Amino acid sequence: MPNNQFKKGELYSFITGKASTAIARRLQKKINGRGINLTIEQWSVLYHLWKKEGLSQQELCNATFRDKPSITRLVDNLEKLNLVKRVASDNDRRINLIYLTKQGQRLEEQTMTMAEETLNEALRGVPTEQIDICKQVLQIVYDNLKQ
Amino acid sequence: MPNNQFKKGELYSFITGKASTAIARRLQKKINGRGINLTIEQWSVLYHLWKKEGLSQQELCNATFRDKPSITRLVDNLEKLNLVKRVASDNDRRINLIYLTKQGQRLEEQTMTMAEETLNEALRGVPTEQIDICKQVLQIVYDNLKQ
DNA sequence: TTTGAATAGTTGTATAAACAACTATATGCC
DNA sequence: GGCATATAGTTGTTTATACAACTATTCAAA
Repeated sequence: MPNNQFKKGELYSFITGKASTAIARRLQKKINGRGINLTIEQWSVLYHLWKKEGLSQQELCNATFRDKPSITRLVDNLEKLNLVKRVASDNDRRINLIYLTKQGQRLEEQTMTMAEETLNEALRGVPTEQIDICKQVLQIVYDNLKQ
Repeated sequence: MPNNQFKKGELYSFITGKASTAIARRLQKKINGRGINLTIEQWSVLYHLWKKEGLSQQELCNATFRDKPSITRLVDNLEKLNLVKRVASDNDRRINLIYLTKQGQRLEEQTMTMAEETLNEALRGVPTEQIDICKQVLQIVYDNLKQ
């Protein structure tokens, strides 16, 4: 049992994340289709800011599972698009707190609807209890490997 | 039931594929740790060639769920590393068939072991029947969205 | 047989990720 | 206070992805 949980033929999809790639592409197409100029990666940063504004870049790194240079550049591009702005922290001048602009706030409703739509399309025909198990497994995988 | 299968708080991970990102990073670190100069993306192309050599670039696109420019450049880089070579098809001169070099063949055993190791680490503590359900769900998601 | 459409692959450009090396600020210990 | 160390963020470089536009070859229908 120990190390043949995976038959080789099934190994590829798990490692390369074909399912999540397909989900991300579908959402990206919906976003583009509405004429919104935003990448999925930028969306994933906004997603956390919609939940809680004023996160530091380091907090965005943790939330989005990216390294610091990636967040620096995503915030750069979000600033160019006028969707967020960096505000230097009063307490600690090393820290940038990231706030949404009006325009950034406005994207929430529209794109969250598209995201939910996308997931419903993705999970068409999958019983709820299997979705729950799948989510649990993916969470364990993440917890087993993150750090 | 229709469109509240997902609570918003759980939506993010599914779309961004944090689990598969974590798996890919872990495998990449194993590969680097052995001093092998190979990206996961390059590995994912070799993976299909190990199963069946002489695939065309288009077949590699379908197998790896990438577009043609991506495969062109991955094959470029694999050729630079002397792991594969393009061979023009006799039947159809538009087609490049991709063959492994000796060096490319040699990577199979080493890296497939690392890939299986990685998945076993990822799935530590997950019962086999839940893994099966998870794989099924991800396959359905892919089938629902691919094309 | 020619010509228009389809297919295979390449190139240009923008965005993103990973890693290393860097600057600036804060913290803690002497 | 002063200096070593840690933390927050930036910059440079390489590789990869997506999309559009392109070339070359094949196929099919007039």
